[in-house]
Amino acid sequence: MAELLTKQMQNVLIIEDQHLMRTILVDELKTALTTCFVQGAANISQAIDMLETSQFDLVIIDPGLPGFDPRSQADRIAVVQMIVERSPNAIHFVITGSDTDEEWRAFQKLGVSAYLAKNFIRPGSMIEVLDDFANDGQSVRFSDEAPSPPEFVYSGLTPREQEIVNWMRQRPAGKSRREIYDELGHRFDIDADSAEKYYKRARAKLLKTGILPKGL
Amino acid sequence: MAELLTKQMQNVLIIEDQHLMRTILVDELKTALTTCFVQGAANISQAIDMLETSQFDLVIIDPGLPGFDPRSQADRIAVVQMIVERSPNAIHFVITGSDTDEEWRAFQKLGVSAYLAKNFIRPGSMIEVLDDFANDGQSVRFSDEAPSPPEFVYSGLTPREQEIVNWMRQRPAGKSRREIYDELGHRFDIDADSAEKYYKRARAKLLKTGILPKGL
DNA sequence: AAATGAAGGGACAGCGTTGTCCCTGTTGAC
DNA sequence: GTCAACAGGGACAACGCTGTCCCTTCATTT
Repeated sequence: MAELLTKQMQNVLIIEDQHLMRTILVDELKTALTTCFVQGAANISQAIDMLETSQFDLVIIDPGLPGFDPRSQADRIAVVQMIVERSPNAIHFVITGSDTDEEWRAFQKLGVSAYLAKNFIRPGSMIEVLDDFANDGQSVRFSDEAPSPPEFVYSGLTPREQEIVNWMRQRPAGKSRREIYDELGHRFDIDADSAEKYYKRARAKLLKTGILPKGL
Repeated sequence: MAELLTKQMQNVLIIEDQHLMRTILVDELKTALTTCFVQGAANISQAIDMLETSQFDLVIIDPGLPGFDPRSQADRIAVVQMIVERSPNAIHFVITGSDTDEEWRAFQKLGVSAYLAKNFIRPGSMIEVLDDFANDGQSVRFSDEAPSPPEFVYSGLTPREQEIVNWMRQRPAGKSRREIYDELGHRFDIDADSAEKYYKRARAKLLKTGILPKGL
């Protein structure tokens, strides 16, 4: 299912006024869809411009745009409606900082297929959302307060090392490192030996600079 | 000035409940500070935990945390106050989705050194903020509606190619490509020839897949 | 005494990106 | 016609990241 989708959704538009959020959403979409072409707009006039010059398969909207009152329900709905009307052939997702049940129902009436709390989306979860949509025709993620493990980034580590360290830090008390290596090997489709190697190298780097989180 | 700062600010904590925003803030800080150790917390109890176990040089706070009402001024101030009190030796920045003048004054009284609208921060601008702080002891960036060029990302391009294409797309009408190549060469400290090469390769890739923005 | 888990390394091939240099054409302007 | 700008390439070295394999040392366990 999802594979089919990723083939269809080649042209994506993301409408979001916060630059960093837009940047990372563009990035998330880029990784969620194998080959694609993602564009971003920071305000509604830019968005409308782009909708007029290009065809999009998927449009992601944050209704809290400059020039509109983010607290006014009417304004938020107006923004979404304007976009939806100008891209009748696209699928529409809404991403919002403060989600409510009523708002989702209102957007649903406008033809919106997914309603996602910013609070919920985490790195990599756009894949699940697209999967949901492929299976059910919609995807809803309300705000989520489930604790996620604290981040931890040291500028000297390579991406792989970071990843492995982050997994190792969440090791439950009873588990041996070996078991984690095996898990990681399976998860990333590499040798458990390699996972071990990366962990050791990362650990060595952290030790040398004096920064070593308590979980070793 | 700023070089001195980057040496001092090795331990950074970012308190922000939106996972994507936190992730990219961690990343931005990592690139703004040459060698550093950035950690992220998604809620206040996690943050307080981390403040108790580690010493931080810089703490960045989004006052809109789960468990508090983001509309209540009292709640927002309480969050910041709680954090500031628990990290008396750190420098504090506040990042917010909806900024007001009064709020900045209130935070200032608590000892906060910078007040930044999410709307303003863009990729790479944490460097300027740190610079501001190094020079003036503070940095304030209210919400900004200045149009920024629309993003454009194609999954097949390498980072360098992306970068060069994005610069080229903003080429003013009168400027020749050659001039841009020279500028880019100077900016990235590479040969103008190399910049030309990257642009051409990127362009070829985009042509092959049929996606070519109008600016060529 | 032997086995196991863990820390800390070295050697090496493969791969993609980076960056430099150099080569052909085509087009439009002077 | 000549020259510059531009499109579209190829060859190549350097570098870092990835991933595999193999090594030693040391403490704990059995």
